[in-house]
Amino acid sequence: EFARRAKYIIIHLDETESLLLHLGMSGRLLFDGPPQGRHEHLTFHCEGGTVLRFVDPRRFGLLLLAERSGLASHPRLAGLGVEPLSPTFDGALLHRRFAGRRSDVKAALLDQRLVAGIGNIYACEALFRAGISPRRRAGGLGRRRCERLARAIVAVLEEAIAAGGSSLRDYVDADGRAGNFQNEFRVYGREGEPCPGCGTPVRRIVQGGRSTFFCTRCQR
DNA sequence: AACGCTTCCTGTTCGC
DNA sequence: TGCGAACAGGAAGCGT
Repeated sequence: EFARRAKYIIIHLDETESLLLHLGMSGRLLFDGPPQGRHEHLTFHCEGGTVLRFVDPRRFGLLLLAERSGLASHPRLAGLGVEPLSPTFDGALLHRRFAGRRSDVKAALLDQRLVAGIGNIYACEALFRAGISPRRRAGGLGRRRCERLARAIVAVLEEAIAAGGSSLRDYVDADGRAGNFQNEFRVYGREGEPCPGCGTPVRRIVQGGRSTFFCTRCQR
């Protein structure tokens, strides 16, 4: 029995215990298939013969055994922000969560305590679609911009999920299949290429140690 | 509080 | 070809 919160995969083992799993940057969870070599850190042999392999070359991932009853208050899960695909997420909520934040809106989108589950790719893509500069202060965004951003976040996530996710290198689903959304990136990873909106070369900057890709003309 | 920088680790790509 | 540098889907932990 599987669940998810933010970027954590939750596997309910029985009535009392659950696994908390995070793939980090390079993690994979693979059902069956051949052994994966030295980066296969944990292998589950399930009832019925199914094998589940946790593979993570960079070891930024996480796998914890947790009490099911205490999951909501687990240190890793408590404090996570709203799920962007939940019905309660909208521009007004984003506006409230951003209020008073002095950091760049790009950094705020990556802050899992504000909105949960947005990573570097989808932060860049959502800001592009919303026409908002990643360098804008989060707390300075007005309601209208927050509404546009909220809609862009939902659209990007839904499209990415429908496309099976984004595979830069490592990511594959549990059946070993790569995603396709990387073919739909409008700015991420496209430094120097023409913006799909206006042709201006896409710029890359670094914010909080992470690459940000954006169009200086379309995103204000 | 909230912020920004550093760190964890391995693999791949890029420029000389 | 070899070799170091830069870079990569994340987020905790640390100072300030």
